[in-house]
Amino acid sequence: MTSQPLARAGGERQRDADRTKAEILQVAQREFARHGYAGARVDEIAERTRTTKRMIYYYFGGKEQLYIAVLEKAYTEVRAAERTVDVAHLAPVEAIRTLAELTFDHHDAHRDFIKLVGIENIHEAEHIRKSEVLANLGTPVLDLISRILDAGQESGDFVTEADAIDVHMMISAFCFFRVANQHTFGALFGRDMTAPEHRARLRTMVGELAVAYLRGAGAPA
Amino acid sequence: MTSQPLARAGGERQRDADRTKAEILQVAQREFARHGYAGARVDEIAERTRTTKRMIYYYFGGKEQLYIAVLEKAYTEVRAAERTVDVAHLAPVEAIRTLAELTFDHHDAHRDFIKLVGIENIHEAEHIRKSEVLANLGTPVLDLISRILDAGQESGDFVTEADAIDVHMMISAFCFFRVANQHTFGALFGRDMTAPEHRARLRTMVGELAVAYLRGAGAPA
DNA sequence: CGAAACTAACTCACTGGTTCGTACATTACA
DNA sequence: TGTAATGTACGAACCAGTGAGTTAGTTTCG
Repeated sequence: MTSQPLARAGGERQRDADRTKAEILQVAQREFARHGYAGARVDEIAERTRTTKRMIYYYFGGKEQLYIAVLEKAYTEVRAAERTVDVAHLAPVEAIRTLAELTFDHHDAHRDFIKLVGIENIHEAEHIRKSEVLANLGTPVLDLISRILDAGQESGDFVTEADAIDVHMMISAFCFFRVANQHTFGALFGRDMTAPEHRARLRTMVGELAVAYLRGAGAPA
Repeated sequence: MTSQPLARAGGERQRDADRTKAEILQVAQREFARHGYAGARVDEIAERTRTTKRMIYYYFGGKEQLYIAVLEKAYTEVRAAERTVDVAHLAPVEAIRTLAELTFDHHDAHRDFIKLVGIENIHEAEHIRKSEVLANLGTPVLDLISRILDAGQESGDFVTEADAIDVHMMISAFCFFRVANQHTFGALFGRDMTAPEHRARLRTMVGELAVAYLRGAGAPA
C-alpha cells in the first residue's frame, strides 16, 4: 500500500529501484562493518531489507561486488565531506589546529567507515584495488595541508620542514586509533577512549600535538 | 622415522604434544591474521601442520578457543618484550624519544600481531573479554611512562601536564597506524609508509612528536 | 488509438560445494 | 589392561549463487 500502481508515473520504477539499491547498500555497510567480509552474510543483508537475496545478485552481481560498492559509497561520502572544509582564511597555527579537530570529529562520527577501513586493511586493500572508482582518489586535504605548511614557514610559525602526507598521516593515526582500537585498548588499559570524559581532552590534544611538532619543539636540543 | 619408539623416555610424549600445540598455534596465528576470524579455515590450519584437524579439536576444543589461544600467546609475547625495555637511566627527553622508537620498531617487527589486534577490534574485543589470561593485563609501560613524565616535570624539561595513558596512546596510534593502514593509505595517497625510504624519517618523527608535545609547544600562544 | 513486442523488476525453489565439528575405530604406551 | 593419543570417515548445517519463470510498465507500429 505504499503507492497506488495505477497512479505511478514514468520514472517511478526507476526511483524504486534506486531506493532499493540504496537500502541494500546501507544495510550491507552495517553488516560488513560488524562482521567483516567473510563474516557478513548475504542472506542476513537480504532479510534486513525489503528485498530478497535474488535482487542483491540482480543489482550487484555478487557478495564481493556488493562489498566494493559499499566501500565506494563510504569513501565517496567521506571525500565529499572533506571538500567542505575551509580553513584557508585562518592563520597557520589555527588552521592546523582546526583541521586536526575536524578530522577528530569526522572519525568520531563515522564509526562504520572506520571499521570498513580496518577490514579492508586486513585484506591488504585487495578490494579497493579492484575498484576503478577508488583507484586514484587522491585527496584535496593534502593540498590544503601543503598550503598551510607553506604559510606557516613563511610567517615563521612553523620551523619543522614537514611533509604534508606525514602530517596528514599523524593526525589520521591519532583519530583513527582512538576509535578503531577502542575495544582492545579499553580491555587492556581499562579506559574507554571514546567516553565523554576523555573525548574533549583528546580532541584538544591532537591539535596541540600537530602544532607542537610543526613549531619544531621536538628537535634535539 | 623422526624418533625411535623404543628409546623414548618418559617426558618425550609430553614434549611432542607441546611442540605440536606450539606448531598449531603458530600456523593458526598466520591463518587468522591473514583471513580474519570468520575467513580462517580450520582445515587449512590443519593442512599446514604436521598434525590433523582432529588434533586441533583434541588440544584446543574448537575454532574459537584456538583463536583465543592465539591471542593469548601473541599478547603474552608482546608483554614479555615490553618488560625488557629499560630507559630508566636516560634523561626524560631521551627516555621518551627512545621509548617511542622502541615502540616503532616493535610494531614494525610484529605485523601479524598488529593484524590480530585489528581483527579483534572489528569484533569489538569479544574474544579478549572471554579470556581470563588477558582480562586484566595492565602493562608495565604505563608505570614507565609515568616515571619519565614525573622526572621530566621535575627537571623542567616537560611543561605539559600529560596523562601517561594519553602519551602511550599517542605513540601507539602513530606506530600502529603506519603498519595497520599501510594498504589503504598506500592505495589512496600513493605512498607506502612501510617502505625503506620512509621508515627512518617516520621513526624519528614519532619521537619528536612526543617530545614536542610534552615540552608544551602546542599550547595556544 | 490499441495491441503486440519488449524489457526491467521481481519471486520461488533449488543446488553444489564448503566447513565446523564428531563418532568410531585404532594405535602407542605406562 | 587401561588410558591417552591419533587416523579415518562422515554428517549436518550453512551459504553463496542460479535457473526458470512472472508481473508490470514502456515502446513500437499497424
